[in-house]
Amino acid sequence: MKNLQEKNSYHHGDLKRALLDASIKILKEEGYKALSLRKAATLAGVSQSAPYRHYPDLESLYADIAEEGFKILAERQKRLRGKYKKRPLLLFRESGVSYVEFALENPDLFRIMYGNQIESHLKYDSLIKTEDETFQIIVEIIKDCQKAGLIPEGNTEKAATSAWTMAHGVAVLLSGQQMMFRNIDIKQARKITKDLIQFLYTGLKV
Amino acid sequence: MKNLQEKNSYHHGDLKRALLDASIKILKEEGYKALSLRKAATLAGVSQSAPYRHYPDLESLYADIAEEGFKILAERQKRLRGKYKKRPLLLFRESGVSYVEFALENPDLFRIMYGNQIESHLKYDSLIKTEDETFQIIVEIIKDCQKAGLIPEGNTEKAATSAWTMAHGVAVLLSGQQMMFRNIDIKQARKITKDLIQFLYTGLKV
DNA sequence: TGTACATCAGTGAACGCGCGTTCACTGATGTAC
DNA sequence: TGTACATCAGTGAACGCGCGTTCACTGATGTAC
Repeated sequence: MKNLQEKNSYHHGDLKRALLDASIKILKEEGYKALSLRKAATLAGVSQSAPYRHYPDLESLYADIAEEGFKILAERQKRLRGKYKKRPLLLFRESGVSYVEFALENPDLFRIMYGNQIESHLKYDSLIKTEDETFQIIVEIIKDCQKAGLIPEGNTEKAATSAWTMAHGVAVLLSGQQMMFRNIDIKQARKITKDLIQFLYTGLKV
Repeated sequence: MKNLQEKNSYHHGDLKRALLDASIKILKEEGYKALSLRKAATLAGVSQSAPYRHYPDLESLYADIAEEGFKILAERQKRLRGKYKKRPLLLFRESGVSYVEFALENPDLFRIMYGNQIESHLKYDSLIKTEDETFQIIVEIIKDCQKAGLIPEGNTEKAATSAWTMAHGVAVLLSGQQMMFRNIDIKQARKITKDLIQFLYTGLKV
């Protein structure tokens, strides 16, 4: 195996990983509009055409970046589930808050994950698999709540879908600073998210 | 006043309107990636530089398109409120369904409205005003429900925000065919939306 | 009513830009004998 | 252990593309007298 850290020769060693890291850095620092194959290649220290050894086109790089995003998101949710194992209702709420925080901390990565830079996610098996695994964690959290008697048994997927959808709506509108959510800072964002998740839990009706 | 219909001379008459219509047509037929100032100008039958008499730059055209989108959306919601005046709960649900249908019927227009082609909506007073007026219709619908004793009095804006956010989450995920909503047709979409709005109304809890 | 002229709303050529992608190439690596 | 050679993973020049935007211009319109 090559030394991935200090490799400085003609062959890179792990260019795929380096391109992914470079892309995420560009998204963080310059935004999604600035991301291009050429820029990612340059930042990874290779020529503009090197990425074509690893990706057939730009879109497949996007798909890999999106997948990386879902992996990071899943990791967060898993950690949270470990932390609040004993308090399912808090877990339920904090998982929504964490979703929104992820979107606010990585708005451009979030955009690659959900924007339509990628024509159809279905073309990328590995991405689909990671997305499903990420969703499954929310399903598990709902199950935790059901076992604790907080949410009625049955309809687990539906409940998980409603939670995900609400959190996603908040995330999208907040990170775009749109409509009801103009000029909201991160602290207010937490509060708003908690409130909306609470609304979904208790319901709007009298 | 000039004849706007058959004007065929050097001066167009209402180029702003024509550019808007052309843009919306491009969005419908070729998608948001295909929209450009040049293309809109060509489709409106003028030279590529003519739009600059009406818009300082591309973004301000986007802002106008987004505003047009919100106007269409607001019109839909208003009509619906007239139609279901006497049945507030149905109105509440159908207004969510209508929001989602709008997004599914005009996915690329929806993207201009909510995507971040526009750096900050706050730069466009008229857009902000139209957005607020659109949101206000949902507030009125919640008030209708409150008057009918279906939703507790108070927190009207919060309740409207939660409804908008949920509908928006559904709209975004469905129109992008993402996560739980892959390969969903329009009929299923209606059903799913109804269910999720219902979830928000009754709540998840036992 | 007719004329001079300012203003308004177009034209079209030109600019530079960064991009995705291709291609013939070359240097480094791994393997068979 | 040494050598020949296939393969792998880079290079860098080049292509064409559509785009936003600018600029000097010109034709049409509206207005003052």
